[in-house]
Amino acid sequence: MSTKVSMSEEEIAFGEIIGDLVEQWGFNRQLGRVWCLLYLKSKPQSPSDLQEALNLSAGSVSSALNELQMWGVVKRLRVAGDRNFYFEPETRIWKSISNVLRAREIRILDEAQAGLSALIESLHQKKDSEREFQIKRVKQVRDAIETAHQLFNALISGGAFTLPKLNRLFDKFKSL
Amino acid sequence: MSTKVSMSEEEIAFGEIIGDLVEQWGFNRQLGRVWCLLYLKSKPQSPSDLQEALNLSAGSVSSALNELQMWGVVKRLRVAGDRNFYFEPETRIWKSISNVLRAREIRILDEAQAGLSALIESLHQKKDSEREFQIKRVKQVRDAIETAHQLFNALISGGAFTLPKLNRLFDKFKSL
DNA sequence: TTGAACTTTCAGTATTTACTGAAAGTTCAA
DNA sequence: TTGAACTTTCAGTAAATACTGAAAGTTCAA
Repeated sequence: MSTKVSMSEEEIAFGEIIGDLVEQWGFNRQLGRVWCLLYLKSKPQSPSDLQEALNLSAGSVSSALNELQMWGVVKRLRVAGDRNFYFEPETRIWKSISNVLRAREIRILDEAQAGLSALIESLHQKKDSEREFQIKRVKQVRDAIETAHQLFNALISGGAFTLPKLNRLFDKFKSL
Repeated sequence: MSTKVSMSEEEIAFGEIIGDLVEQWGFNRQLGRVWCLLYLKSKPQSPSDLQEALNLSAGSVSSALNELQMWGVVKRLRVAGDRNFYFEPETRIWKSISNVLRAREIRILDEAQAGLSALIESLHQKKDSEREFQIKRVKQVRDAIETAHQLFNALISGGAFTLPKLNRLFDKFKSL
């Protein structure tokens, strides 16, 4: 924590805007603020720099940095002959977003799909007229999730998919 | 609350799966469970039916139903000569999802975009070399959000967009 | 109108999530 | 190897969120 660091008006504003955004998406707000400051600085920052600038406890900074690393949106690096750790952002925005989609959305959708398939299986065992109806309904949901899954995959693989494929995907969406 | 209603194994499982899913997305878990039961029943259900089946308080059911109506994924209806209210789901899954995207994602992205544009404006006023750098970075984020915004709009409008448009969108994503 | 049967509201409580700061752990120069 | 300067961990606390249930509000048949 070298010297007194204070954030500019714009650095604060950026953190608030992105903090709001990520909070709505179910992430902790401080994750957004920490990422923002790293992203606006041309030099890597140490945890104590961040702690001071953002007015957070050491613990909060540490856990925010941990989680950001987990999502693959910041990297830790060392400078020879310097006791501190430093952090820098992944500056390719699309790379950052696809890292998060890959780590988070795909897992969420995978789990739901697996659960729904097992459920459909179970309904098939004990077929009666009410369950016949329920099978149709659950299948609709599974189809929607599968389609979303494919869209995410298309986004993530970023390029390795064709227009007809995409078109079919959107048609499917519309039909659900 | 007519008679004793209890949920089948599968009805419970469906609620848990979708409850998990929506929770990850920042919604209340009970929202998912309530929607699930409505969706699996061939007849509309009253709040007291739901309260009993899902083992929730009257208050929780009422507020879940309020929120589900707000997102446009369930509808309240009345039956002539019946004191109860009844709720039925929007069964077109894609309609439900696009309702939520429209109500939620678009608003979130709009707000962020407006904030970032104002911020860029403000950085332009006080141009110096550090701010020059920051303008570039903030613009990258604004572009990413704008692209996401267009993708959501394309999804929501469901059909009123062309392949070349989509293609450009994906190219943009990849370039960020 | 009235009252029985439901639904909604909301103040209080419980649960979950986020945050702090001191102690333990690292790291580098000397 | 030691100690100064940092980072991480984690137990305790604060804050936010979800839930309950009783009171107030609706609704319909009689």
